[in-house]
Parts: sequence; structure tokens; C-alpha cells
Amino acid sequence: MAKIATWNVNSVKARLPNVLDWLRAAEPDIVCLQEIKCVSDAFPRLEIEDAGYSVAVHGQKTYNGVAILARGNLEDVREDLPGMDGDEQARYLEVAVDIGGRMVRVASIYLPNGNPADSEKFTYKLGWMDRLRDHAAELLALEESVVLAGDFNVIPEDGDVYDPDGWREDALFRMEVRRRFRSILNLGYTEAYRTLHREIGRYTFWDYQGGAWQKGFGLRIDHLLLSPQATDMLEACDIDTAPRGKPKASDHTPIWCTLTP
DNA sequence: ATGCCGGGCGAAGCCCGA
Repeated sequence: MAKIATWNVNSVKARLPNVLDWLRAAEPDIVCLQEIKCVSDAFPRLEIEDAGYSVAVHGQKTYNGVAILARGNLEDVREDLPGMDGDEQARYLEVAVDIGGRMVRVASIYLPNGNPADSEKFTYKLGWMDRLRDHAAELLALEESVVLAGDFNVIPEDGDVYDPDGWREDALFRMEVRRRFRSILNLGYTEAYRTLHREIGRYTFWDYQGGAWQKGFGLRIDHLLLSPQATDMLEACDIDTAPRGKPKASDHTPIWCTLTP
């Protein structure tokens, strides 16, 4: 069994105690982190390795940055989506991990936010999604267990946001974005959480402002997308809301799945 | 109510997130 998680930590330095606590409590085998907000050399590698994890980092100064932690050796490291090699924004990292003799290919994804929706930021988001779809299609051809994990900044459906009508024109919920998200699923990927849970109103993000956490005003925007080979092993998936309620919390909370041969 | 909170940077106030 392999437990695979993703968590936008909103600065790995500010969140290090929370991250270490959660690694001990949740005991994941693979963790994809987003918004680490530091260059690769500044990542707290020793502390994470002491907790029992190998580390791959694609960092950037001040903004963005992604990492993958794994109990196992990391191979085939890729630091950018094909066609985005010149991109200065560190939003993608992909590795192959040997978990107990079984290979899983995992990507840590920090998809652009895209707001405001009438700006070049939105155009950048749509282009980024098109390249992610193309690469996701290439990964399917490998016929491996693949997990695309991360902060997609996509609200898939009305039940994934506390006020769907209020968010209709937001870059996280616009139809252009939801269509592209579905086009990735339609290649043959399975969204782990929604496949196992039908209830609405389960979220992975609550804004720091306006008491959103206390009021339950959240969004489900962090996702685990599984190739058919991974989906065949999908046993459980859930959102761990505990980290969001702790002091010095990230505004996102982890979501995880277990794959059992 | 797009800046109510929180982080980075850098040492006050601005940029950014979703």
C-alpha cells in the first residue's frame, strides 16, 4: 500500500513545524508540496530527510516552487512541462518512485491561479492547462501508475465551492478552465476524491480572510488525478482538515489517497 | 468588500495569493 498526498503549504519555511508534525501523524509515502516559496538550495532538506524522506525540489525565489518527498529513491526527475522549459515560474516537478518494488510516477503541480479573468494571467493559465493535458496524454502512453497531484486552482463543479453563483466568473471556476480540467480526465484519468465520495461541500482551501475557515467557506481545488493503472489500485481518498485548524496553518489542507496492489 | 489575512522581502510598505 502506498499513501500519496498533496499539500499547498504556502511557504515551506513558515510551515516546517506543521509539515513535520503532519508527516509523523499521517505517515504518507509520497507527498507533493506546492508554494514552497524558496530556491531549491534553501529547502529544509535535512529536516525532511531526518523524517525519513528523499527530496526533490524545483524551487524559485519568493513565489511558487514545488517539491516531492518520498520514502524511496527518486528517479527520472523532470522539472518542467514539455514546451515550457523557458518558464521562470516553478510550477511542475515529476519523479518516478520505487515503493516496495512497485513504480509510481508522480507529478507535483501548482497550476496558475489565473485571476483576474480578463488579464494575461488567465491566458497563461489556459496555456499551462493545454500543455499539462498534452503531457498527461504522453504519460498515459507509458501505461504506468501515474498520479498528477497538486493545487490545480480549479473548482470542478458547483458542489465544490460554498457559493457557486458568486464564483461563476472567477478564474478558478470559469467554464474555459473547467472544460480543460475535464479534458484531462477525459483522456483517461480519474479524479480520486470525487470517484469515492459523492457528498458536496468538502473543501481543501479556506481563505485566511473573513473567517472563511470558521464559516466553512471553502473551495475544493487540490486534486489527485490517477492513470488507469493507478485507479485500479485506488482504495481510499480523503481530505485531512486537521492541519487547517492548527496555529500557523496554511490556507490549504492535505488531500491523500492510498493505492493497494 | 479583491485585500478583511498571511508570507516574502527587507526593514516600511508593497506584491501576491484564491
